[in-house]
Amino acid sequence: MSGIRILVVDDHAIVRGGVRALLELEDDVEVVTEACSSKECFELLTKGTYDVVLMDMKMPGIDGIEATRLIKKVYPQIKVVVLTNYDDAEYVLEAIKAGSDGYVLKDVKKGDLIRIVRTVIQNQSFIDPGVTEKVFLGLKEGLKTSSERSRFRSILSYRELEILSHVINGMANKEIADAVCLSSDTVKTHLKKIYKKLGVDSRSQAIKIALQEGLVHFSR
Amino acid sequence: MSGIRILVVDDHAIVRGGVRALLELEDDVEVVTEACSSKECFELLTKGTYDVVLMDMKMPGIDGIEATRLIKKVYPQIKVVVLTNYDDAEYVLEAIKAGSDGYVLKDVKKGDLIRIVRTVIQNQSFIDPGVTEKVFLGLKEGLKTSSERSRFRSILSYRELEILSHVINGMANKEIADAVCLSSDTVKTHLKKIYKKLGVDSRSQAIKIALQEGLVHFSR
DNA sequence: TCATATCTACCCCTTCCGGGTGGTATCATT
DNA sequence: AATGATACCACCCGGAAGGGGTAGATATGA
Repeated sequence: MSGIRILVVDDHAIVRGGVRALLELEDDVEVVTEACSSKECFELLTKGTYDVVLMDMKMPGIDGIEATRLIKKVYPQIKVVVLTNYDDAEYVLEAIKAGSDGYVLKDVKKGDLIRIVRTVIQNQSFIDPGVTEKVFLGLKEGLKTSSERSRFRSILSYRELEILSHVINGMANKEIADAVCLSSDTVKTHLKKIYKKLGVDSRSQAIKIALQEGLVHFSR
Repeated sequence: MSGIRILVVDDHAIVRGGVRALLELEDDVEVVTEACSSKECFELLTKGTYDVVLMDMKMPGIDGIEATRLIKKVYPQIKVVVLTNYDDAEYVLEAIKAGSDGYVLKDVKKGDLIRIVRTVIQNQSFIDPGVTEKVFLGLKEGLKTSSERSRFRSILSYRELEILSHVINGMANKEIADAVCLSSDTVKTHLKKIYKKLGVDSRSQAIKIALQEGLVHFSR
């Protein structure tokens, strides 16, 4: 049987390098590939096959939650482990609802990460012990708020999120068209769909919703 | 000699009520007026005279920092005490740079608040002991970041900030015009000036800068 | 007093945006 | 075979947005 194929998605090269270093030494790991954005992550997923995706949560453009949801939708067999700095219960809940198979803090101890990877491959889910209690607290109190807040999660397609992320960064339709290699008419078509889904009728209103709901984030 | 005239600015009625309750009992306090926004604060300042403004920091629309700056510009004699939940050093520094005369946490003990008010009236500044050490830490490390971040603070006028705050909330020029009782031509004139000052050439880019720099905030 | 800043309002003109409609292609599911 | 979702492209049209300039009113400070 072949080894584990892992894709590491994080906008910080240092993190990617650290994860790679931790994992590549293991005998049962066949390959560790790096992606610096959700966009690159999807490009790589279409090209190769992977068993596990280690996904950063906070990223410019399309964040890890939305990316996780899209991965589990398109490739349900791929295990997604969310990797984050924040032990905030609300994010854990979001990650779980997005379909992630694991959730670990970035200060994970050397050696633990590969064990977690092996765990999720066995179709078991894993949540970092450091955050489990917060999860239960959150489940008790905050489920309402978190389901209200994520009103608009999971309804935009990848293309739509991609375009929306350019919109919030101040790009005009023509610029977006060039950036994603489309005609500006197509960008407009996508935007109309986005506005409908978000229940707005202007760019600035869409920006407000997108940022408030955390659908996309500023690139620096 | 007449008593101290105080204006409390906070978007939460509970906070305003609490502050009022703390202060109105004092013999040397003549009047405590409440404002629920920076806008209302300025309206009241043009109508009456006040000695001290207790200013919340985090408010929708124009926040306490920008409001403080404008108050000290227009009415330098008025003492401004920034009232906040956050003991974050960067905010303290921003508040000081904006010209505030005091900075206290909202969990201020009963009786301390009036003492602080009396202190700043004596032309002495006051920073909450609970945050002073963070201030010094911040002064050592973070001065660069805070001066970089506030690149755009202090260059927009009150009217411009007011219009910008409507823009980020998704309003069209005509809607803004109606909201602030101007012609939409005048709104456009202000917007041109805003774009120039922020170094952008579109609404969405202005929104990005405004939010990243914290010039204005979403109203819920 | 002169300069500066702000606020207001209008002009012209061009581009961009958003709504509507309609079309093709792919893919997975039914 | 058919349906629905997604992605893509193109056209029209009207209105919004943005750039340029001008200009009067006020207030403030050098």
